[in-house]
Amino acid sequence: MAVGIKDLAREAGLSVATVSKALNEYADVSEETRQRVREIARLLNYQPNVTARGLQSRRTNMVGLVIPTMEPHLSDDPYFLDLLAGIADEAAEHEFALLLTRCAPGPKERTCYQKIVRGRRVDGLIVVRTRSQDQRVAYLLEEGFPFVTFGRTDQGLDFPFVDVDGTQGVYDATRYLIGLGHRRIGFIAAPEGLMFGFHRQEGFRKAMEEAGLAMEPGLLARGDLTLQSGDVAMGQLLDRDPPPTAVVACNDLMALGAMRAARKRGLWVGRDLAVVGFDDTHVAAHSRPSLTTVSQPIYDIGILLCRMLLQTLQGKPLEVRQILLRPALVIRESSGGTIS
Amino acid sequence: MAVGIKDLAREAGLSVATVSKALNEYADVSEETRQRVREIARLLNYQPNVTARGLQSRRTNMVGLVIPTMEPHLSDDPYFLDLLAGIADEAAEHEFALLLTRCAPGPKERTCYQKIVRGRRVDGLIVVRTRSQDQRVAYLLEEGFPFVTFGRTDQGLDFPFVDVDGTQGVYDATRYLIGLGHRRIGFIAAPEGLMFGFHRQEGFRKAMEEAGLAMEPGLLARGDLTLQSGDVAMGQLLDRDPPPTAVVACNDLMALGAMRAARKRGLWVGRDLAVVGFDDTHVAAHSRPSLTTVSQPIYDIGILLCRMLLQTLQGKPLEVRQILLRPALVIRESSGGTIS
DNA sequence: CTGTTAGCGCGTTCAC
DNA sequence: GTGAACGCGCTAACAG
Repeated sequence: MAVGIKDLAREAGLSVATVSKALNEYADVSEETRQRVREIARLLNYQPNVTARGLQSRRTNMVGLVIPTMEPHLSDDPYFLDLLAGIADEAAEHEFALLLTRCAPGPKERTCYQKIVRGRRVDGLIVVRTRSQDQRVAYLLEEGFPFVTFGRTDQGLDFPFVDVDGTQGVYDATRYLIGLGHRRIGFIAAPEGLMFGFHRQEGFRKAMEEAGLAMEPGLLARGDLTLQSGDVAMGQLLDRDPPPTAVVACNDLMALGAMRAARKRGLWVGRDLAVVGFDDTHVAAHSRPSLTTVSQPIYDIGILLCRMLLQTLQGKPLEVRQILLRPALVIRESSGGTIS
Repeated sequence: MAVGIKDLAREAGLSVATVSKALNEYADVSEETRQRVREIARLLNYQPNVTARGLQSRRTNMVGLVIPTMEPHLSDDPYFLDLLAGIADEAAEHEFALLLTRCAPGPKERTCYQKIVRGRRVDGLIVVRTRSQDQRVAYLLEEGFPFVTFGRTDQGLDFPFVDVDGTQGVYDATRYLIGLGHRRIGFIAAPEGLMFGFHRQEGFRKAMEEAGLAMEPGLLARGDLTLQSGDVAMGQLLDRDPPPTAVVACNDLMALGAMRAARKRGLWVGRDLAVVGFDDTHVAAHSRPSLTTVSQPIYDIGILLCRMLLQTLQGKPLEVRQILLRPALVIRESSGGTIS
């Protein structure tokens, strides 16, 4: 069933080499031969064996992505899907495919990357959700393996990345809340070690500090990015006396959880409590009340990441190796209006 | 930098063949040699080149999935992400990776599959969102290429699949609405040609028929699975005189759109209008009002699909080739209570 | 212009 | 118990 290049050769009465050249646009093949070979290839529905071609060319025409989440269900992070879509689309545009794996952060992670890198499973990697002292980045750099990341790190290393300025995003959001009259503002942080969580928290700190507002430890809670954890964290914040009148969550999901916690206590989000999230996932727009959040163009970031990686793989140096995008505050109902 | 098997051979003072055997658990290698080779491999961080190995073994250790959506942004279908997670997890469990591509249904689709199949890019494929007279299934069968599908087709062909009984699901949902006292029930259908849409609509027809309720053409609208289309479709239904008191949407997203349309007209969903969706995506649980919907275990389906495919690839025949799962009605707020 | 030869990196017969 | 030789399907160098 499988038709190889030697089938074409036999059919055309030519050598395998000539067929290969004819197919690959070599100059030293008569136009007539080329046409004939092409026709036969078309008829026999020939498709070159990518593995064999890969062995020869030392390229797989694949980019890899390892999803670094702990829990199996990913749907809690609708975030990833758009990123995948962007990457896959851009890859397809260049006749590349996307190799997807999942591996929780931890000791097994290194092995996972080693298999991919040393085994040459893909030509390049996209690393997402960078962490403090990210070993993945260090490893890839050490191996000299092509990669780009979504997110910066704190290792003082130089590598290509795309990131969203979370500090600026949360800063804008917090300033907005302050502008509405809020003084006691809570913050629901991400798990420690995640760079994006750190940056976002920095934005909060900065905005509060500038406004001369103390950042009470009691108004800082930490979640694990899930809705449930946002609920729990908000419960803790509301236990304070006095409780905050507004809260900024590190992502939309925790913001939704915070809204749920508030509701359970009889608070009306958007009036008694202002809530702001981050990501602008579609749940944000369609929740009730709709969620004020900081928006980042995930799909386009996927496109961008993939494009940067592919360009690197082609040997073309990147004109811009490091891109920091400014996110936009999207004001909806959950943040309410001016408070007295 | 890249260490190959011949590096190990040189280091160990052995031939490449012996090293290969030592590494692959062959019997005819002295235990001592085996240990020594292993140690060296560990030290040098040896990982076999998967491409070379693939050429030899004719296996890629990859399963493929082509996402068949029209629009680039996938996040509207949170559905896919859990499926991907399930597949990727199960694949990883067996040292397989997932090759992800995207290709809109249409003429280019065949080429896309041909490249994968004839080019032997993966060992097997998972086909999702089956369609009426699905050419993908026909093609794969014709090629004798291993695959499993998520969804049945209407071609009378025999192949392994997992599906959710959408007919039963919508039937249950509709019966529930009828039980609440609803008589004028609208239905927001999926685009034609999608098998799951057809099955779900059948469930609606059946329930209505059994209850002796006419299925007015005017109470049937069609969307394209997006929230916006649900909004529009609901608008059409509400223009009828008299309008429906309840509506079943083919998926959660359109159900949310329907809720939005109702709200725009001053209707209180859960009181003035009952809305039921399908999928039980996380947005369903967290919308307001929360959405009554039909739940299917997407992540587990991903696991199941992948497991079936891998077993087939191992040459083991499947004990159960065709699985039909019964979904569960999850009652929340949007369907309201008994109406007078 | 075309064909012959030689690998790509690994696994797998066979002799030894 | 070990190694030489061959082949997987294709491309690249060099002859002819």
